[in-house]
Amino acid sequence: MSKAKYTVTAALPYANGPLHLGHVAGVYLPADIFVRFLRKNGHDVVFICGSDEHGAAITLRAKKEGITPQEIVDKYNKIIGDSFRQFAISFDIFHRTSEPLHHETAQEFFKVLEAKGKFIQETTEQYYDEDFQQFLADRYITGECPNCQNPSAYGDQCEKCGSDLSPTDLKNPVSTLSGKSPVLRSTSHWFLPMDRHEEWLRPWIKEGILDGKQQHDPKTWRNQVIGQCMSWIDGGLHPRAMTRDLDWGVPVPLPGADGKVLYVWLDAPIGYISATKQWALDNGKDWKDYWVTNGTNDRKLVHFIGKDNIVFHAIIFPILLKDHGGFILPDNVPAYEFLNLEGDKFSTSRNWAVWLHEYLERYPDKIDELKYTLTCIAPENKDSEFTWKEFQARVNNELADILGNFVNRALVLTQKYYEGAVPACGELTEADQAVLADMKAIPQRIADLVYQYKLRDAQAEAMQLARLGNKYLADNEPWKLVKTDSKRVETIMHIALQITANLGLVLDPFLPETAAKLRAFMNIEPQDWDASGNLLVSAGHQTAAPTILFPKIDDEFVAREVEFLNASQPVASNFPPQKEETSFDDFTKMDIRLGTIVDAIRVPKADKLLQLTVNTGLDTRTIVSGIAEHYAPEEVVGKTVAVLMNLAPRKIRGVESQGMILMAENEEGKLSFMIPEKGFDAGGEIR
RNA sequence: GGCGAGGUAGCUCAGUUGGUUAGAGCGCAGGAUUCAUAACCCUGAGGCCGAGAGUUCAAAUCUCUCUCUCGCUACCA
Repeated sequence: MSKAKYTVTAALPYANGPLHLGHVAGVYLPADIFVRFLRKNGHDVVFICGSDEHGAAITLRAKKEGITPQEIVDKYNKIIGDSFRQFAISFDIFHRTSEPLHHETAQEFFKVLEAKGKFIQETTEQYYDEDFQQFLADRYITGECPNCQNPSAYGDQCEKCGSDLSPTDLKNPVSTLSGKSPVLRSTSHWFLPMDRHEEWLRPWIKEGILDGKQQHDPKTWRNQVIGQCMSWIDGGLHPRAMTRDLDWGVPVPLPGADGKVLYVWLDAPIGYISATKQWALDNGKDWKDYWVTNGTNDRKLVHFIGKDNIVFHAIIFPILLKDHGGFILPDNVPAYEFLNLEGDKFSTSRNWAVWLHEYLERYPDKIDELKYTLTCIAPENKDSEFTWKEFQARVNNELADILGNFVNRALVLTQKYYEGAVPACGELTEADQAVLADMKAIPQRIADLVYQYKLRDAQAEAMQLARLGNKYLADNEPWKLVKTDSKRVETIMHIALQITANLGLVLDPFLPETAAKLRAFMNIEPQDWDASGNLLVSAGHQTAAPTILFPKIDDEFVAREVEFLNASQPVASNFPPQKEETSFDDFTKMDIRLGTIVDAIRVPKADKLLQLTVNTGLDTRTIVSGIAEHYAPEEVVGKTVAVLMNLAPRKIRGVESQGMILMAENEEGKLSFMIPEKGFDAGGEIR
């Protein structure tokens, strides 16, 4: 019976920044361990990844830095790809969504769905800004309200009379981008009616049943995944736009769809397919063998992702695959929680991160140490935390003391007693047989755990073999017996060496570099998983003198890394670029004054909003402000702050806000009032 | 605010369908040992299982309320 074919994907990293340890621990490393195991265990596997290189964030960043989007994605594709290679994440291909093959694949996919009537197409007349060459979202258009003649009504709503509007209702519409009148152009968008799919999604996610057949075992799916999906489905799915008006991405492959690209949902996940195609082309394979259903369950698709990506991979992509037809659906979507760092969240803007490429640069010889630690603390079921102190403890107490030490003592004794040759095995005691039985059982236990995606436990089980070895030596004390019973010592050392050799196989998925070193010491070849647990070397086989596998990590190392982390300044400036020049006249239209907050309450059912009563010197008015996460109601009362007085009133969460509190924002997104230095009173004009 | 997932020994985490003294690794204490990277091995101490209420002969496990953390989502002119 041939084993199942696996298509394993790891979430596509977004090509606008490097990878940090959180990404590694929560997606790439577990995926790699899983794949390395599957390969050893005789599965046909293709391991897919690539960089996601489209989307508005990249174009915005390019604009800010004054370079092209292509330059950005080229830069980060290289940094990320190089890190993966050096860290020995064994992708079969690391592709990119800007490749022509991907564009073709995504377009083809779109066309099939379109032809099958799987989309709802909505064509509307929308305003278009000719200077900025883009369609305008409703709120980027202002004009005169047809009902109350308010000259500054928004495209979606007139704040003055409260009537709901559409942009075409406005008289004399103006684009807030260019300040000029926009023109009407017809535009179409394609929506995926997800609501049509609730019926089959429910049993598929909850029970693993697809088209009346058992497709996967929902018990192996994580709670979080099933919980979040069911919550979405039970809450009712809604049609979602699958296209966007943007000039950076995969163009919508239909006539009259200029300036439109496929939305990320129809772009990034299809990157898994296009990457497989490229790999197949490069290696003389057929990509369809890994994606197309053959009516059985022996082709499995597995998506390793972070928890922020669950709905995307467990609902939307499956809908797309099913709508297209002919594809297999995910067998599992192992979603990882998040990793924290030294008591705080990873944060790119604060540069609170251990960047993978920097780690590799500093410690190119400590790759397996990092892998081991990250697997130990992998956030499989809840958020977890990386600290350098824990890294030190894991390396010193476990890798060095238990694993490294066992290997070293077994091989050093062999050198001493037998000049490196494996001694013969004599008669086995009951204890010997028990140890060999344990050794035999471990690979099976590891395999069971891996198939359940419990990789942390699986690695611990592999370490169990080293513990077994240490205990065996301690129990049998060959260094004592050697003086009285050298025959018995031969058997003991024979068994110790079998354990050592087995470590060289069993550790392979987790610590590939270490396993290779171990096999070099033992002078054996890599073998399939089936071989592990058995006797791997015979009497007379020559072993080598060992070197230290894991040097200890001293306290200075930890202190240095913690200091480095604390000293790192925010990377590039995250402040937005300067806005376009404006006229003095326009500036003087703004009426900004000091106002004193006399009362503050939380707006019900809103996390971020405070309803403030403000004495402006002219009057006392109500202003709703999105500062609740930065100021408690009681601490703002009495403060005199900057207020934009003549902003058109607007209803927010049912409360009319008459003006706006001006806030300063720092790089972390924290907000601060603007308070007069000399303690001026309410009413003071700000110019 | 709505929804989802978590809150279990100092730390990192397991606890299957409710059932005897709640587990593992590390750390800590004591012991034993010296082949080995002052390593290994043995023993032990440590938990009101986030808080409160309920269902039950029996609750870490089921129900409700509250609270803290993370994610998705809404609100942020």
